[in-house]
Amino acid sequence: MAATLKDVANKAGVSTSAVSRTFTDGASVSVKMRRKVEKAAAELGYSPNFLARSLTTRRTKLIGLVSNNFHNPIFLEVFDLFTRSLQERGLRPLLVNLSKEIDPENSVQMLRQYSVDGVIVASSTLPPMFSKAFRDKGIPVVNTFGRYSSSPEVHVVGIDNAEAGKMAARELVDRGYTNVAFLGGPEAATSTQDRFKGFMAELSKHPHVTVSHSFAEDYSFQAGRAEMQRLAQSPLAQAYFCGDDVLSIGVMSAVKDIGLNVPQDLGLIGFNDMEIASWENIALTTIHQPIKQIITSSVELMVAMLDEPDRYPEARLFPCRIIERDTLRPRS
Amino acid sequence: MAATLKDVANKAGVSTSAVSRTFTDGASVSVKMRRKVEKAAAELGYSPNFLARSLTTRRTKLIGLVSNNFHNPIFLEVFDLFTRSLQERGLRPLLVNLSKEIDPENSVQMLRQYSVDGVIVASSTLPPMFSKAFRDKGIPVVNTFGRYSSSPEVHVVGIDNAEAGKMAARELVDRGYTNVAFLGGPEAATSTQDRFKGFMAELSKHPHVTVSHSFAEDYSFQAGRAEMQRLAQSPLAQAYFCGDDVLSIGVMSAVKDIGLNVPQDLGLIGFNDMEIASWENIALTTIHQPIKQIITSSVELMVAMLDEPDRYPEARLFPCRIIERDTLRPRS
DNA sequence: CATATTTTTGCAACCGGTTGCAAAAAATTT
DNA sequence: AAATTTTTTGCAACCGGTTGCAAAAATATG
Repeated sequence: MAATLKDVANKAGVSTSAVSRTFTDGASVSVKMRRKVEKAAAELGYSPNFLARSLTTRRTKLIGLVSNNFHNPIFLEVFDLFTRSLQERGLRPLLVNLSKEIDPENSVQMLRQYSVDGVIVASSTLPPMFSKAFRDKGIPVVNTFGRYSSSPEVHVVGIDNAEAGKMAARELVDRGYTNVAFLGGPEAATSTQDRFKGFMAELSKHPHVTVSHSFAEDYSFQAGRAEMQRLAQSPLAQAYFCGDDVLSIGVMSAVKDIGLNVPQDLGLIGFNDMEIASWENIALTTIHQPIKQIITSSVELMVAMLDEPDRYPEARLFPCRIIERDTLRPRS
Repeated sequence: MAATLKDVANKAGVSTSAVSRTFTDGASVSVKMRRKVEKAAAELGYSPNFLARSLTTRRTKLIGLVSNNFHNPIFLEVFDLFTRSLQERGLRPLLVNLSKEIDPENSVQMLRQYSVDGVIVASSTLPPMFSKAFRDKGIPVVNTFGRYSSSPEVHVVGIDNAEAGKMAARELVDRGYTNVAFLGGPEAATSTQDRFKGFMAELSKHPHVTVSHSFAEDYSFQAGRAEMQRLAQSPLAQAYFCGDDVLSIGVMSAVKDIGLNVPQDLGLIGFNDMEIASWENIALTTIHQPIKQIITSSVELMVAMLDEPDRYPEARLFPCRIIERDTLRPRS
C-alpha cells in the first residue's frame, strides 16, 4: 500500500541507505543526492515508518501516559497540557486508563511490548509501588502529582502536600476561625495523608483553635455533598479545608440545602483551583496548584531522562498559592 | 536489555519459529514444545515486541484518538469511555490533541508513520474534511459526534442534531413559552448549525412563538456568560436553548447577576447532560446525549472495520432525551 | 510392518527500516 | 598532475519478529 524506502530507492535509482540517510538528520548526504531522493519520495508520497525505524534506533518516541483520574475535571486540563507539551517535543502519548486496575504488572508489560521510551504516571492516588514497577524494568518514569519523599526512588514532580496543608491552616487561623475542620479525599491517597499531616501540624501551634477531621469516599461532588450532609447532623465547624475543589463544591451544595450561607455562616477553602472554581456562581476560595509548571517540568524531566536513563531520582516541588474568592470571611 | 525471541529459542534449544508460534494463537505447536518454550520464556521474562511483530502482521492495535475538545468537561468522560472501551478490546489509544491545529495533514502523516490500525475523530467542531483526510489515505476512520449526512462519506456515530433542536423547541413550546431564543456555540460547528436548523424548523410550526438567536464564541462558561451579559442590554426572551451545558451554566451565572431568577423569570435548557448539570446547586434541565452508547458503538464499528476496511460508510444515530431538572418552568 | 496421511518443526526469506565499514568520488594539498 | 585527505555512497548485516514451504516426526491406515 504505502510506499517504502525500497520503492523510493528504486525510483531514484540509488541505494536504500541513501534514502534512509536523507530522512535521518545529521547523516552525510550530498545536496544532489538529497534532491534526487526527495523528489522521488514526494512523488510516491513516502514518509518513513517510525516503528520499523524504532527497531534499530531503539527509540519510539512513544510515552506511556498512565492515570486513574478520569472523573476529576482538573484532569482534562492535565491531559490537555500533557498531550500538547509532549507533542511539541515530538513525543506521542499512549494513554492508559487505570480506573479500577490495581495491579501494575499488566500495564508494565503492555507498555514494554510497545517499547515506550518512558512513562508518565499522573496520579496522586496511585500507590508509589506503581511507578516503581516501571523503574524496575528499566523504563524511565516520572510520577507527576506523586508523593514527595526525602529519599525518592523515582522522579516525582508536584507539590509539597504537607506544606499546602499548613498553608490552608494558616489562612483559616489568619481569618480568625477558631473551630476548623479537615475534610479530605480518600484516606488512602498519599496526597490526602500529607495535607492532613501538614494541616494538623500547623494547627498544633495554635492551641486555641479546635480542629476535627473526616474523609470523603473519593474526590467527587457527590462524595463531598454526602459527607457534609452526614456532618451536619452534629454541630459544624466554622470553616472547612476540603481536599479538592470538586469535593468543596459538593460541600457547598449541601451547606446551601441546610440553609446556611457561605461564607457568613461557614467558611470553605478548596484545593486545586480548577477552572470551575473560578466560575462566578461558584467563586470558591482555593489553593492553586501550579499545574502548568508541574506538567511542563514533568515533560522536561522525561526528555532529560531519555538521554540519561540512570539519572539520579529527584523531586521537583512547586509552591502553591491561595486564590481568594468568596468562600472565606474577610481577614479580621 | 529485554529478552528477545532468539534468546528464548537458544535457551529452549528450539528454532525461533517455534517460539514465535507459541506466542501466536492459532499456530501449530505441540504440547511438549509449548511447555518447553513457555518455561524458557518465563525464566527470561520474555514477552513479544508488538512493534516488531506489527512489521509482518501489519497490525499494531494502535488506534489514533483525535480530538480538539480539551476544555469541555464532558470530554473527560468521553476519554474515559474511549480508553476503557478500547483497552477492553486489546486496542491502544494514541492520543492526538488538535487544539488550534487546523491542517489535518500533519496528524494524518504522523498517525500513518505510527501505522495506526484506525483513527477515531472525536469532535463535533472539526470540519468533516478532517475525517476524510484519513479515509483518503486508506486508514479506517470513525467520526464520533460527527455530522449526520444522508450520504455519508465516512462512518459517523452520534446524534441527529437537527432532531435534538426540534426536541428542545417542542419542550419550550409545551411549557408555554412564547418568546424563545437559541444561544448556540461557535457558529462554524456543524452541530450548532444543525441544532439551530431543527430548532427553527420546529418553531416555524408555531407561528405564535417569537424566536431570536445568537452564537457564543465557543463552548465555554465564559463565552456563555459574556453572551448573556451582552444580550441583557436589550429585552430578553423568556427561555433560552443553549448549545451546551457549560455554556448554559455561564448563562445562568450572568442571569443571576442581573438579578433574575431561573426558572421564574427566565427558562434555560442545556445540551449534553454532563455530570455537572446534575449537581444540586446547578440542576440544569438539559438534553441528554447518550454518550456511553455512542462511544461503545464507535469502538464496535472501529473493530468491525479492522476486519473489513472497505465497509460501506454508515451513520449510527442515537436518540436524545430530555432530563428535567430545575431550569424550566413547569408544564402548563 | 510398510505405506499413506497428518501434524510439527526448522530453514530461510521477508517486514521496513538503520548503520559500520570499506570502496568510490570529490576536494585539498603539494 | 600526482598524492593526500575528506566526503559521499553502497554493501551487507542487523533490529525482533512472522510465515510459506518442505523436511521430519508422529499418527493413522491397509
